[in-house]
Amino acid sequence: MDSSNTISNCKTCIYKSWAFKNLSEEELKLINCKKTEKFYRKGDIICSEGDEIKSFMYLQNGLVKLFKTEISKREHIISIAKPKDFIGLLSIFSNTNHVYSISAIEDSVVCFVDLKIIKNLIKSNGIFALDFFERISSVSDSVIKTRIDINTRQLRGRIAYILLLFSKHIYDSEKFNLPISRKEIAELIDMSTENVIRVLSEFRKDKLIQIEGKSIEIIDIKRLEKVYDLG
Amino acid sequence: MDSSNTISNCKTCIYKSWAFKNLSEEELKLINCKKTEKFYRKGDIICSEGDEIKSFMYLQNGLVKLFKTEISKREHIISIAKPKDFIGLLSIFSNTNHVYSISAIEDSVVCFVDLKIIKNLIKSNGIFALDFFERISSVSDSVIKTRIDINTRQLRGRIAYILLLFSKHIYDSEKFNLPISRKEIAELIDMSTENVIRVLSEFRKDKLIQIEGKSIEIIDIKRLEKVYDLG
DNA sequence: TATCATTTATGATATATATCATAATATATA
DNA sequence: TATATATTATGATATATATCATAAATGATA
Repeated sequence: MDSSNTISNCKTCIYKSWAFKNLSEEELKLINCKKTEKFYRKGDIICSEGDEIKSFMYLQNGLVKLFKTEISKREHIISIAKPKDFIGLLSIFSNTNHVYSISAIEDSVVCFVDLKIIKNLIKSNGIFALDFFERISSVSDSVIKTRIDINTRQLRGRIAYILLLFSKHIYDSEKFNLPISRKEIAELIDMSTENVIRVLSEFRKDKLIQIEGKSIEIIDIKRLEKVYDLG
Repeated sequence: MDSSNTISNCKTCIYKSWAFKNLSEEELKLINCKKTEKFYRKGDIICSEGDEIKSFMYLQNGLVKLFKTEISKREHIISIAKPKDFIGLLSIFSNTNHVYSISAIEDSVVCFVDLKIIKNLIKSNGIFALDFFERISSVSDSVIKTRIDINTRQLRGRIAYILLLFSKHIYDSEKFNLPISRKEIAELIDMSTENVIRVLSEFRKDKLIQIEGKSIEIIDIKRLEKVYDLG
């Protein structure tokens, strides 16, 4: 946790979610006054299981993971949030404390808006309420969909899934640097670290991808998609 | 799909969710005019994947399952909804069509409220918007929590989980009739039907439960909870 | 730079789980 | 009621996956 200063203006913020599109200038000003932007270095903890929920958190830049620490000390990653995603699921409406922890997997900027203000806006601006829930619902639904996609597949299908996720939904490129370790991939898709490494090697030998450390290039996306489809 | 008639009044409805507590008499009347109650027999389909989303669905009575049919024709159960639950996840705010199918696993009464009315109420009544999202968020969060609970456990832990779920959260009794077949349990907790049967037999031999067809009695809940905890 | 810890890598083995086979019940249907 | 069909049940076997062992490569730290 490094700096902590208000650098941008909500009204003109280029990272602004379309969920805020129907807010008036005054309403945006209200958010702007009470928001905090924080920069986190890769690895920094943003919030921990059990912490009181005070803010609505919005990822401006970077990449963060939502995770839970099991009794066995093993971590389990629930989801990865990308820029413009709300982070922390819907718990903010049904819980007083965080159920999961959040940390940065890349240098990130998180925007914290006092939860009371968001709740007041929901009360006073019905159009915003709908826009906001449309957006937050789709994030939550996609977490559920992802969990099912992963559980109903076996190892090769899961690795294909995660590679396609990074390529299509996060980096929008067939060449990218894996932001997480093989161990974290394992924690995200419920398999052992060794098998993550093994399957990645298989994909390399099968000429589906090229690997060099964290650098991945998908060289046969059609076949990789087939691996994903077949499970 | 059998009868379809308006039998109760929202204002006095004993099945009313507390999410509706802050609605005025007029608002409840509005819902009452536009709602439909439908009775479904065990096994009946309530809605199918791909159907247009027109209503907000609320389970008055009975038990329903939310499921997806895989390409392999195998079904995968996402969640089971109990009375007073909203059914259909949050998709209603972020999708135009149902992503999953819903069917009755016990004789059920579902209350359909025109989605436009709910959306209008969210726009016009901020207190309702918050109550409503608080409730719907907790349903959605618990689906995510359940999926994680299941995936991070192995077979015995999963069966323990499902038995405790029925006992504690659905029937509130240590003796109950399983509303679903062993095959459906398998589809709910991602394991093979044979192994569901096998583990249930093991639990019987280990004197954790008594089984007679669909009738289950938990006779050593402490040890069953331990099996769940150990995964 | 040297030392230590972590990550990546691969093979061998153990374990968990699915699949196949078969049979007894139970349930639905003509 | 008789017949077909689905469900429950168990054992044997195959398969997927985790675990263990070891080593090289990489990164962190004193």
